Amino acid sequence: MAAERTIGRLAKAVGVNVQTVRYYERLHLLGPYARALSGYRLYGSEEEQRLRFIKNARALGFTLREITDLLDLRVSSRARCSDVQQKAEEKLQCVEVKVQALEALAQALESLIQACRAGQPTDRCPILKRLEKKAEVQVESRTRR
Amino acid sequence: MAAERTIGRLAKAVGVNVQTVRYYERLHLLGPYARALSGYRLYGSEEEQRLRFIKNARALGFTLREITDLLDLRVSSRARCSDVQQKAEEKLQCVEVKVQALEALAQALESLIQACRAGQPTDRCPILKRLEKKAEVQVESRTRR
DNA sequence: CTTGACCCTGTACCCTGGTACAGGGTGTAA
DNA sequence: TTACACCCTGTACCAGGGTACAGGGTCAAG
Repeated sequence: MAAERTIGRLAKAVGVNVQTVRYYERLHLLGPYARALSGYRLYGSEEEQRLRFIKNARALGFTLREITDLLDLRVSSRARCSDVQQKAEEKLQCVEVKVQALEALAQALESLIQACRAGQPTDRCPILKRLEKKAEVQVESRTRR
Repeated sequence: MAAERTIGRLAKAVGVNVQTVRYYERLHLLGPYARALSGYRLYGSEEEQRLRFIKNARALGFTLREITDLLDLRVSSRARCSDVQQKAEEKLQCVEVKVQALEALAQALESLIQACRAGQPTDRCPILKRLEKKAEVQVESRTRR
């Protein structure tokens, strides 16, 4: 199992920089499966999955801190189930708000494309017209400092 | 129309920092409606909308550069319709990929919550189990440097 | 007419998320 | 046995997106 590969191969497979993988390791986000005698980091398919997830989640506007939280979500003997459930529900809500916002944006873009096809010039920015909702895209309570 | 207000009120209404609003102005993302004789910036409801959009789009992982592009998308006398259409379609595709990724994440969270309710401990991180897809969340062709 | 809250410009600083060396070891194919 | 691609640690640097003064004007209430 867990086809071993070095950091370079992993990075290439997922499409990130080698340095970035090491950076994630410093942040305890993604460690190697094991080390070779030479000291080379070794990664398996699970690590690849994880790295891919991190990459995608980043593109969705999650911070590395949030990604850590997401990846740590699991019901273990140590974690109280109700805690996990609550966290998961919070995250879920946040994700749903994001989906809605993106869907509104998608609709706006679609209607713009429609207008294009019909050859109707749109004067004011049509993106805004459809996105007037005040609903805020929540990104984790800003608990900095 | 366009209830005038100063930068402080605008910032508070939308929930961003005053400095941030001025920062956006430097980047030509959001200018004041007008200036008072005193030099105070004045904003109307359109600016508020725009600021709100910027804030939400940021939380969705769009860069300020991308947000500028989105806000500039409109069919004007100057912009060739086909160009706008193409850009809009590109953005739309990008948005749809994001939506899909978020929905996969939402599902993962839901099944985690289910497992919680059922009192079944999930050993390995269940988020990953559902997010094995290799599909990449595209964020604008990385044309840096 | 003063005091407190707010605004102005300008410049400096900060955090997050990377990237890039420098200096040195590893591994493998010719 | 060497040459080349790759790996290691450590440290420094960078861009994006803000945030925080400093030094000074504005305005409205008391």
